[in-house]
Amino acid sequence: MARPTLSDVARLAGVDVSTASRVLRGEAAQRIREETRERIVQVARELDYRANAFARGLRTARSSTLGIVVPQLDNPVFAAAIQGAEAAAAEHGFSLLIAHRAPGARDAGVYKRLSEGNRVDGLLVASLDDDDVLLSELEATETDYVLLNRTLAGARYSVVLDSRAATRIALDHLVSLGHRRIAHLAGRPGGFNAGERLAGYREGLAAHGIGFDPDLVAVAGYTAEGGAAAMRQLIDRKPTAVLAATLVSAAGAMAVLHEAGWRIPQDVSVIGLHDADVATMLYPALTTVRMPTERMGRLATELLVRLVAGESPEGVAPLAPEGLVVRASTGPVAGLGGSLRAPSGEKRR
Amino acid sequence: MARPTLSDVARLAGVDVSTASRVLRGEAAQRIREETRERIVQVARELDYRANAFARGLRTARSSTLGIVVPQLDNPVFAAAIQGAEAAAAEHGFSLLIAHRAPGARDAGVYKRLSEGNRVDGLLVASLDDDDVLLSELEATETDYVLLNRTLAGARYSVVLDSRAATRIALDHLVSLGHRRIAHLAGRPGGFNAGERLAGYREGLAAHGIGFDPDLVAVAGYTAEGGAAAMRQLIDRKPTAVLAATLVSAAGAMAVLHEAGWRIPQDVSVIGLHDADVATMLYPALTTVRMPTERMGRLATELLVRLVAGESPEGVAPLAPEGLVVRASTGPVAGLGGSLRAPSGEKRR
DNA sequence: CTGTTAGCGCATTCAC
DNA sequence: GTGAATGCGCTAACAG
Repeated sequence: MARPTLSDVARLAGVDVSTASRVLRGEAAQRIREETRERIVQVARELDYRANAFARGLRTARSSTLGIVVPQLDNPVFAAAIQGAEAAAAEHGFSLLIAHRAPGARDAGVYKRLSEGNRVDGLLVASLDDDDVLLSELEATETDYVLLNRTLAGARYSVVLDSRAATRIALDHLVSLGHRRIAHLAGRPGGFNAGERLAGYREGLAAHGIGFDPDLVAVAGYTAEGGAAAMRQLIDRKPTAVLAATLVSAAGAMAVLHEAGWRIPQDVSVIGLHDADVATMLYPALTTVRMPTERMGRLATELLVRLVAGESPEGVAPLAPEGLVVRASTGPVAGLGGSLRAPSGEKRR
Repeated sequence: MARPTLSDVARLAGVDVSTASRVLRGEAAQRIREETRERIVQVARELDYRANAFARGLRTARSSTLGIVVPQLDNPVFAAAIQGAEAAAAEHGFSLLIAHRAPGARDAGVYKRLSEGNRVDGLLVASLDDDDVLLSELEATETDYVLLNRTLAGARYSVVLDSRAATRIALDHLVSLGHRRIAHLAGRPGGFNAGERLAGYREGLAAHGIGFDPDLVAVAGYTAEGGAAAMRQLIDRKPTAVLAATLVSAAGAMAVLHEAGWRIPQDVSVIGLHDADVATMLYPALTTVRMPTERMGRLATELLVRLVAGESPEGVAPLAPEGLVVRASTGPVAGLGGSLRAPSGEKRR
């Protein structure tokens, strides 16, 4: 049998479609006799009735669907964010339409295409594109949106991780182990997170009375090759510790250090920002600062849900790091002997 | 101004909506005067008109949307498949609705929820669930679907990788390096891919005249911890090489080998199935067999697109591996000296 | 070649 | 408390 419609339900329950609609939608002002309501609900259940999404959407101009567009699917940070977004969306009765948008793609319009024809009520957007092009594309959609993992001048809502605080935590850990020559493998120059991390690095240095040495900083971006290249550039400066912006760049750096015959953590400590399974797959297992990436996706989604409901929610502050995960890649600075206790095992997860 | 509708276009072009509809839809039999057509197209462009997806869906009972449901988002294999699916979907004018379904979740109905109310025209399903529960849920949707990365008795269409061939390639590589005591870190027992891989392992062994030793096989599943546990179990059997079902299990195994003081590849070679960035992040960089995971997503999507178009396409054969990627984790068996050439560097990518 | 007509299934006034 | 009527925007016969 074909999918039952509202009028099927109404007919079998002996009521008008409008009554059935009211009941099934759980309308606030329920001026419906209890007996009638029960009959309708009962019939609907028997028929396994579900409202036709198109008809409802056509009528209400709302889709109960959110769009999420990401620059890469294979990035663990975005993967986690998507996972959180999907879960939150489902909890609020929304579906998630996913789209991919290559960084720098001049295809003028994933955002628009998604928002056209009321396909989505709102957009979750992660992007590595420049502020101006992103903003103009977004504004052209005339749709509510929330930025994921970045800020954007001119955009009201974005949910980000507190990269600066995370960097501070990493740096404090290294300093507590006696390190003072700490190299920084930075992210994409000009990028929001990269800037925050560099700021955290400098702040932390200053707080510990360590001078900032620009020769200990190199741009690694977000690839293993980038991390390796940056490390090659810095290795002659003889750092005793390396603070990498991401797991991937940390991995690239570690490969270079291995090749150069440096032992980790005996000769050099390495710490990465963000935590993921790969941290345990590296050798030695990487000490990291865990970040609430999945929660970022959840919060952004919840914000967006309220936004499309017509509310004007408060923005959310940068999400605090969840803490340090000490593994095997960090240890006391060489030459300090037993004066500082070496970390042992994984402290938290 | 509110979003323009078809009748706006028609009015401004001085034609009837039905004519505008025909033109804008690019109807096959275009019995429209060229001049009229141009006028309509022109007006539509000026207004930046887009058909309302709901109205169209309500009328045609088709959504131009596909659903994809995966058991995990953070698995690189699924991430790549999703990426391929999204690209193929976009090329064919479809959108992708993504949903997550925890393995073993008894929530009776992601599939159904997606297919209800014509939200999706078809489903791409990746699942680790048992055949019977999966099949019954899928059949209940009365929607076309294509399985991703697994087979299912009773299901007509599925797109899978040729795990058996991949395992053969890996095994052949190890044997060519002189290895004969080759351990196998297997996947989820009973799983389709795990079975294929084990079969490939046994076939390969037989082909090379090597006896099958059950004590050289352990279940590692798909986690680093699983790989480590399996490796601990096998290390006493003194294998000269380890063939891991996935990158993650390979990583877990490598950690155990490192801890035990085994050098890779001097004392033991390690090879993993599937290829991804993490392979280069491991130490030493992992030799792998590259698989067309993204293409799997593409092909599944293309199959589904044809299916929902009412065609009865041929099924697609298991996707052949893309080849061996020799990195640093495999080398000649110990004791053979220079009699076998060690692989150097990365051979292909 | 183009216009007229008739819904698709639902939510929502407005009556009663 | 419930029913009747209307239209969201579009496509698809059917006329002409």
